[in-house]
Amino acid sequence: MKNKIYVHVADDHKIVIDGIIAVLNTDKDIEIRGYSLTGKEVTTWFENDQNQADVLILDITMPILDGIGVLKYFKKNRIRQKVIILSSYDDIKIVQEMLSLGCKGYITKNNAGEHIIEAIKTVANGEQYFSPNIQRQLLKTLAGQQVEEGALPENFLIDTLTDRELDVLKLITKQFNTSEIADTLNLGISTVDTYRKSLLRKLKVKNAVGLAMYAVKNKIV
Amino acid sequence: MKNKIYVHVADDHKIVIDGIIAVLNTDKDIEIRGYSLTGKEVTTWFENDQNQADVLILDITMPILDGIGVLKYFKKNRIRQKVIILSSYDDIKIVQEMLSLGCKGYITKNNAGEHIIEAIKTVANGEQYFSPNIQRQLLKTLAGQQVEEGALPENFLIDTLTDRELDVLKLITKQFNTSEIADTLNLGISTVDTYRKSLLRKLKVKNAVGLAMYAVKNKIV
DNA sequence: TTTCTTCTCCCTATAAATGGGGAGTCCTTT
DNA sequence: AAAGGACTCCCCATTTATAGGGAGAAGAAA
Repeated sequence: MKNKIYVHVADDHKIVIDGIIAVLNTDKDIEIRGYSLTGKEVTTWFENDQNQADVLILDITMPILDGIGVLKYFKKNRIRQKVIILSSYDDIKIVQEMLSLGCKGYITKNNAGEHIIEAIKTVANGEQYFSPNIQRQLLKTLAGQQVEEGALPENFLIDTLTDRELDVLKLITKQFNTSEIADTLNLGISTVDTYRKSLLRKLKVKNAVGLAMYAVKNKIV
Repeated sequence: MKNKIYVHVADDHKIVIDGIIAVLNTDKDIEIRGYSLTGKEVTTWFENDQNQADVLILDITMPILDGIGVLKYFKKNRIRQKVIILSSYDDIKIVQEMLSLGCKGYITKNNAGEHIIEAIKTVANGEQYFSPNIQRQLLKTLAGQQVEEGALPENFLIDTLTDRELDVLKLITKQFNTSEIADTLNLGISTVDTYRKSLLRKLKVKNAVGLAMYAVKNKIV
């Protein structure tokens, strides 16, 4: 029999945390060591109380510092604790983004109740875990590559947006036009145009509306 | 001492329901009589088991039939049970839309834990209840009208979109351009242009991106 | 009946976005 | 040293969206 698994939960909705804690309390191998309502709280917690948690359950959408920011922080500071993303979104692009940032598991809120305990035990054991529906999508995306279920590679990055492209994308969602964006970012209009074009190409959308919808779906705004 | 308040909870995320139930179980005056994961389940439940619940806690975002659909169903079938919207969104337009559809309370998921019991008791008592942050926004919007806190009027509708405008808006979010929309709806290009213009005017946005963002925020798509 | 809204279409005109290229600098990685 | 990525800007041209106005037909509401 192994030791208890210590867990930290982060979600901006306290009610969700309450739910998760209620579920996790039903398992004697798991112990909740704290929770956070913002990404900033998470990083602070892990700075001050290192090694008090083995697994972090992390929501993507949080104020101040979001899940992506937390993952980046973990990666940068080489924090070894396992992270499981708990998300409302089952967009494959998000999942891949999170994977590339080093998360070890990804479960959707739809079926968190059923799978969260299994997910925690799996990643605590050094393996990766994904909700069945996520797994299905990942496998579909990877069709052609030889991978077995449950052991997905981390080394497939999505066509990541550069910093500048992200800057432009964010301003587009604010209804800025090209010249306003150029002014705001102190760039030439041609430059902003270039970024618009590369955004359209990378995200495979038709127009600015497509960019905005992508940004919303992927919680960039 | 009054009787127990019977409550039904609807949210597409089971984990949220678990959280709400956990919170509500701490109050002896409240009893949960069931829950639903889709809007369709809600209407079915209220068809088969009338009067088994006094208050319905309703999430806006649900598959099959969303919260708006449920409210419309309630209104149409003159179902008298009180509805409290539990939402992630604090957009004032959504709140007003919900109010016009007859909901009696509106709380955000951010502070549901603190206010949900108070909200249930308030609406069960025949009054309206809003999260403090929502109340603040409503009052700001109503600035100029004479209303006291906690007793807000139901009779202020937003500048409603017509059916055709909604048709066009939905297609815009799908990245259709004007001529594609015209083809799809069997309209002339000029006509679609007219709707685009009125959408921009009514929703007070600058461009198609603004329309798309509005549609997303207000769960039109 | 008159008024109002909605739906439909038109005109003119400008502003903005999209599509296809090229190209130089800087910096990091190989 | 070479290669690649990111950042910056430019040319060309076409398509699309936005802005302002007008107007008739049908139906509902006052």
